[in-house]
Amino acid sequence: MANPAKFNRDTVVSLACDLFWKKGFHATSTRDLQDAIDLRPGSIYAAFGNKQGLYTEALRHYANKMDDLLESCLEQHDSVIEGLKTFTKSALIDETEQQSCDQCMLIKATSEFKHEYPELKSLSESLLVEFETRLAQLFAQAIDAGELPKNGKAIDYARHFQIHFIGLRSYAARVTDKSLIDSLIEKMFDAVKA
Amino acid sequence: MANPAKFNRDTVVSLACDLFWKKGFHATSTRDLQDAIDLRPGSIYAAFGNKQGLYTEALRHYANKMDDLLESCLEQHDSVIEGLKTFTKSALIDETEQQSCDQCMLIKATSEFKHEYPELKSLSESLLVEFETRLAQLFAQAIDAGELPKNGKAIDYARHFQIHFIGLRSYAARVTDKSLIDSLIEKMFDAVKA
DNA sequence: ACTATAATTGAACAATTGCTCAACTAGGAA
DNA sequence: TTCCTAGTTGAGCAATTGTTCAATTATAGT
Repeated sequence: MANPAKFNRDTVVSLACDLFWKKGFHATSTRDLQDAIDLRPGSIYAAFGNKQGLYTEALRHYANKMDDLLESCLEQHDSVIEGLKTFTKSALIDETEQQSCDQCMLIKATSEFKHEYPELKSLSESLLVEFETRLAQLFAQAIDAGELPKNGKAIDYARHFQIHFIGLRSYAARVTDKSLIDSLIEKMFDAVKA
Repeated sequence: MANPAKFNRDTVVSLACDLFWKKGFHATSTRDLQDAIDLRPGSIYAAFGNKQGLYTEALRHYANKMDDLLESCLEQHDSVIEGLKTFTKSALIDETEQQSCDQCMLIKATSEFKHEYPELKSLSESLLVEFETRLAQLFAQAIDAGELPKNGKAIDYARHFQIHFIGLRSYAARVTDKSLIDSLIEKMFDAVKA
């Protein structure tokens, strides 16, 4: 291999992810991307094919990042529910503070590609289904461990969690007082146990 | 007034609203709009100034439409809570079926204009605040009427409703089985009363 | 019928878009 | 050292973007 690439692919994808997340696919121009990732068009198109190709990797990167955050939060607690609470606070408070990205990028993507770009539509949908599946696994675990009543269904808990999570995220985006969000998350988890 | 306008402004704004709602501001080109509302650039720019001007009216139109729906649902019931439930079902099931617009246009707008177009950002935010205020009014009414426990706060109910509403709407967008959404709305209102 | 004025038209502008490609550069293998 | 190949560069393309405007059309008031 002569003259190997000078850029780090992960770094580039991560930077592109931040920009796409913030501005959305359509509002992000290839010039914006060139500046953000410090690569000339030739390199970008050689490495990723086109704008959609880079977006695809950026979206996958986002999903992986969320998965990693979830798993690391779970490791911090013996209780699955406590792990999920830490994850929620981390995603809705810490992350929105530093990134100021209001919505989950996957939700933004499903909305943006509802009527166009079928590949991106199905990718974002399947990443969301993957996440729901993981949540259902975790709630099944919590039921087994006696953290939640035995008569509850894991998939119902998973659905309820997502609905609350997405709604809260949207609300957190337009509220400056993060202690309010914190107390709403506490309420959310009190309600889950009941 | 010589040669009065041949188009109906409300109709035009309503058609523009549907397109902007579906595709978002950035993904909607002025050519798309010209086709949808059947007007040539000159007429559009004479009537609305620019793309942003038309979008502004479209967003206001959307907020009014939602208000009208809410009020008409409230009129159908003596109970405020039952009125809100009918509104929720109407917005999340009936409307998404015919329009296939996944998200609340106001939420989409706040997300799209978080870092650009400050006028549209503050407009969408203030329309959301207006809606929250109306909800708080209604929950105060429900508390007074004895529909909800006296020790609850109207603003807390309003917040909880919005979070659940937005989360459910997002979930409804990627679920084909509308009876599941119906049962989730029923659960949502059971939880409110408790 | 005439006129003044407002609305409509569509060609065309400059800017921006996603993307290409020929020329150039750099480093591993011979 | 000399290739050969893979990576980089940036000028620039064709298409699309938001917008303008002179010419045209239509009508309410005289």
